[in-house]
Amino acid sequence: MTRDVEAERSQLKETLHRRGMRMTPQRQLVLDALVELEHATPEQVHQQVQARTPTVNITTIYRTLELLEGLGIVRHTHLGHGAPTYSAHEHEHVHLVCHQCGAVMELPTELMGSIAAELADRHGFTLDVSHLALSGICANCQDDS
Amino acid sequence: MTRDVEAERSQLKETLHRRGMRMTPQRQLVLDALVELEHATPEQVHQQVQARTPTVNITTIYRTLELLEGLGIVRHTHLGHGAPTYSAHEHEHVHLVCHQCGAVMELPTELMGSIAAELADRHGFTLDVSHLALSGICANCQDDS
DNA sequence: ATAATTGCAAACAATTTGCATTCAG
DNA sequence: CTGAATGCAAATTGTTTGCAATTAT
Repeated sequence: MTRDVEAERSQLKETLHRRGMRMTPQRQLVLDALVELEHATPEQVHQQVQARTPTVNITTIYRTLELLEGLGIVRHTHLGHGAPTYSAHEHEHVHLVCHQCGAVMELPTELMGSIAAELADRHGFTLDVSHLALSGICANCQDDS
Repeated sequence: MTRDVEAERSQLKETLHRRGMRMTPQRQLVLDALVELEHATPEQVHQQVQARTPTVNITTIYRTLELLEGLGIVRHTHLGHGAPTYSAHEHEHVHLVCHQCGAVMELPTELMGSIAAELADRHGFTLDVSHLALSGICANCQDDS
């Protein structure tokens, strides 16, 4: 996994360089935080980053996430309520959120394959399976009621 | 459709009464606004309501929407960005949002039938098809690129 | 130098809360 | 009169912006 981080980092550095941008400690910290946390809101990324370098401002987190997203290195998903969660681009999945308990589940994107195809065929709509979650009631909460 | 409004209104009045709550002008206005607008953010409901009665405060809109939702009369959907949209409970549909242009499309809920079944079978998860939208790129924006 | 990046404070938007006032049963 | 409902102002949360100070090339 240290390998992944390295790879991400050098890829990012090159991409930035090509655009006359710089690879800064803050950007590395944000990227590292995302890889470690897998998913996180900007707030959570901020905390994780601050654990290492307490001076980093949350504004920088927002700006960096936006930048990384523009470069296609991270993506964000709206889980329904509150803040969106960011994650490193590679593990794309469908999110299920329980609106009772708030649990978030991840499923392979193939789940949506047939629907994606149908939407493309019939409506010319290209589905982005990971940008918005599906919601409902999870197995646990089902029992409780 | 005037009939619908009447029906909604008296059903609501009774439901409220059963719980020791009152049917107020503000609640009627919010409900009417929702029926007229079909979907609307709290802000939009507020404007619609204020067109008739300018004194109604947006706090009341929020409280009323929450109340009506608790009573199962309205529901809200997260379209991804910004504010959720509320709608009268009856017309349930799947929403598709284009993240390029922001267009919102509605499709019948049957679209998700097979997935809902699969999630229920395999994961015990009861999908609420209308609470979160699907997102992607619409046919129009496809061409533009 | 000079252009990119950051931090900080302030602005903003959406929503919630506390509380005093109003209103219907 | 008593509890429910509203309005208003202030607090919260999530996010963005302007600008001056900092830093890498």
